Amino acid sequence: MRLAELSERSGVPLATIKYYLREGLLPPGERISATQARYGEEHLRRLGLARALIQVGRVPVATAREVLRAVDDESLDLSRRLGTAVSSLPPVVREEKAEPVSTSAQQRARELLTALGWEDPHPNDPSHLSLVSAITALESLGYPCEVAHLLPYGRLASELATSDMDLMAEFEGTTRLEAAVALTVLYEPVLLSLRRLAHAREADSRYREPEGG
Amino acid sequence: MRLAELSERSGVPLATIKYYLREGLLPPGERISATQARYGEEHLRRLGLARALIQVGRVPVATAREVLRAVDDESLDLSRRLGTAVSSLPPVVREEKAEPVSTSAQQRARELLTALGWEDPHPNDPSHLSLVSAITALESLGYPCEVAHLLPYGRLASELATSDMDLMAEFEGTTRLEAAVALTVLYEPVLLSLRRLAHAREADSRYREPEGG
DNA sequence: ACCCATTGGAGAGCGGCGCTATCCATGATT
DNA sequence: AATCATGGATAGCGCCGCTCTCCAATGGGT
Repeated sequence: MRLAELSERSGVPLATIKYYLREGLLPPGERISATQARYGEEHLRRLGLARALIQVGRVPVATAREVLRAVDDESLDLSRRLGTAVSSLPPVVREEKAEPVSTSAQQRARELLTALGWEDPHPNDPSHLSLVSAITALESLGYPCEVAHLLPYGRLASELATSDMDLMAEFEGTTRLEAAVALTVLYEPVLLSLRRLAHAREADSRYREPEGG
Repeated sequence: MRLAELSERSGVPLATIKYYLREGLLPPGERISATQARYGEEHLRRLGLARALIQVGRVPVATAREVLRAVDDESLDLSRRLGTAVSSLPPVVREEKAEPVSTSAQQRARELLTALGWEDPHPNDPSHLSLVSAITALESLGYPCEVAHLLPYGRLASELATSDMDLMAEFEGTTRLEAAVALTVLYEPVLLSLRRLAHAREADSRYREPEGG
């Protein structure tokens, strides 16, 4: 299929697809002649994934390129590509924007991971740093973030990870990598939305005023 | 305290504080003379909260204004202010950027909420719409999002909400509203970071290569 | 074979956002 | 009185995600 058809079938504006091609989010089409190129079904799949990462997952375009590049990196075995791809995802909290982390937050994070039985924390893992940054922010505002309150979050995260990995295991080869990226990123809004809905429910049941609400 | 001191104690650049004042994120200082104003401790608290929302929680400045305005809205009782404040938070998925929601995703979301026992879903609730948008994206990519897999997410969200509300209940008056906003927003990165760490752990234990890793 | 609309490609431009730098009149400080 | 900092307003910057414009090559209809 040609660019115009790829655009129609995906719903992504043609100029945007050109931009994604330029940025390396999509592999170039198969050159048919000096001025034409053909695109296949897997371009369509890739485009959908890229679009979802960017628009739903809020992944920056440059980051999406790195993630997708890792998925395709034939020089690595599957498990390494998986690690590279997900660690290329943008950090939950961008380091350069948050305040420098506090040592007490670092220690608290370490205690939490220990209590969860998650030994061997890589202290430079972007997710670990994001965790510490978030705890730093909570502490600096004077809000509680004792290990006791964080523990449920960790245990639940652990359950979800197991469930997610079971889901991923149903895919094979490169599609498993794509699934890992997609499920990691796209279940985040699911989780946050559900948490907010649950908050609203809980607040409503606790503090609802008697008058018609 | 004057602007310069507020800047020093908060670590926020002076020009940025001016900008926040202009945008209405902070109430104006108490005017001492035609060219001077004083700021109190609660300005410092507010500034910290605003900064954390913006930098850690990625809340847009204009949205943070609405949220903080709701916290201060003396014309409403506390429970109403709470509802207004959290519903002013930016949606997890921005409507205008994602594809229009699919009806099957809508139905799936409804089934999920029913299965969770969360009756009376407000179908125009921003969090509900975000949930449906995320499910739409997963479906359109061909990834599974059966109620069976979503259910654990919902149940865990419910547990977290209870735990969060217990924490909030320790605060009184306006500080409870601030706590609600702060805990809603700032525990999101905590949760996402822990999930990603758990993913990495789980993937590692399942797919680790024997050679030194 | 001829002609013209279409294609893929490249660069510049745009609009939104979160600041940041500049300027200015006033009044505090010494 | 002289100087300098302050608060306030305006304009500009840098990044990002597109979007617009242009262009040579070409394939398709006749």
